[in-house]
Amino acid sequence: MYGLADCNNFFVSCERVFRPDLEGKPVVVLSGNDGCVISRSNEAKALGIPMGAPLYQLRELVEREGVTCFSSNFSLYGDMSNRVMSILRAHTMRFEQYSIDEAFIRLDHVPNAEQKKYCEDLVRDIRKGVGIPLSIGIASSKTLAKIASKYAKTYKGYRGACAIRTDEQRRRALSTFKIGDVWGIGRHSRAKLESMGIETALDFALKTPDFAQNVLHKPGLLTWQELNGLDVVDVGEMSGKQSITTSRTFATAITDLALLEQQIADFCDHCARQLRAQHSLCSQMIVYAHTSRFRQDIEQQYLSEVVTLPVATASSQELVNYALQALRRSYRQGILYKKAGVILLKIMPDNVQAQDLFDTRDREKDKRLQVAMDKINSLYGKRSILLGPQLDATKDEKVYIAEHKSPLYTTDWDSIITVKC
DNA sequence: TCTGGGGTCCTAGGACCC
DNA sequence: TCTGGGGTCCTAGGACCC
Repeated sequence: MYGLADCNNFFVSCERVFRPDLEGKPVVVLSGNDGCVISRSNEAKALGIPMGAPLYQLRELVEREGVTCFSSNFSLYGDMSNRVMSILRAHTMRFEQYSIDEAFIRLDHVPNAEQKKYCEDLVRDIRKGVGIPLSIGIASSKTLAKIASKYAKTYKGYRGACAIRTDEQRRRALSTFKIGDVWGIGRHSRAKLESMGIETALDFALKTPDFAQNVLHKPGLLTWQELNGLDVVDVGEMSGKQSITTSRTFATAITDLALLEQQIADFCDHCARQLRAQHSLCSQMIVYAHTSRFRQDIEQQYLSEVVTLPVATASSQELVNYALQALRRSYRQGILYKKAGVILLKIMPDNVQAQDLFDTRDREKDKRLQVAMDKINSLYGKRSILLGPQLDATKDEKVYIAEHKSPLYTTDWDSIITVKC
């Protein structure tokens, strides 16, 4: 049996741990530049605030109802996530983290009859110890466990844990569960299935496997099997990433090449740091920048350069060099670049690097420099030492907006002292 | 005027091979 | 006018997830 542990309204819950005065009140967390709503408290949901809604369309409602808004604070959420995950990990033989706020835990070491109680206790302990509310769904497949966790969230009587164990329970749970809310059924599949008269998860589960395969192909068949209790979906062991991205939308569009270069250099270095942290190298990179897709009144450009590296690397210096060359090839004056990013691809472990006969770079020297820079940054703070192109090109320009950011309560020493006081 | 960021997997179709 | 058949590999784009 699986348990799917899912934190409730995770980002909002993280903020509330340090603002208990906001318990029971409408709270939302916003995306970059305070653009969209990406997490809502139950009270905010009850006001009809939809997921992903742009803030400027909600101004009046936010004002009238006194909704508290937070800019996103991913250092805080990441740290809170680690605390929750380490407790979950300690309570299972097999642990698979699925996202920042979700993990599957195997419950085979707990007798069937005690699993629900075991999860209730886990929910209570995490709430007490870390401050984050969560729900656990228990079932024989991951998709059913997901559904059970939704019921655990909805009905207080479950005390945070809901189990789908018997066939009777399974049918009952599926019969009132909308097909579009099933894990793996997105917008397109939902429309397709609904047009065929399939409204609930049970409607779909009662079809033949051939039907599932023909209409929704391989992923659809897997979902069908999971709804019928078979354990077939693998979420992977989160070993190392196959791609690493850093991208940002700018508060105001950028036209200046020097400023765009500085941003791309920063994105590139950010990606490369993650690459080194997972002990990998990459041999391909994509650099892109484009205009706002919401504006029909200006000339659109979608700049995208694929760079294939002669020798796989994780050096910030080398990657930034290639990225800036690529950017300069496609950059056009007068274009309003609203978003840009860097993607690292073709990622491999750093212990299997192939030698290139014609490589002229002194890679030992590169590596010593990189190690020294990483050490300085880990000792004195993340941005203590940077590459030239990362330095502020135009100091006055405000590239990002975050008007409602909470302090780094758990990861910044000054904040930690303040909180303790 | 203002509209997020970071991932994975699958499939169709093109290039290339014999 | 008529123009094979069967593979593999790679890539772009779609769909989905949080």
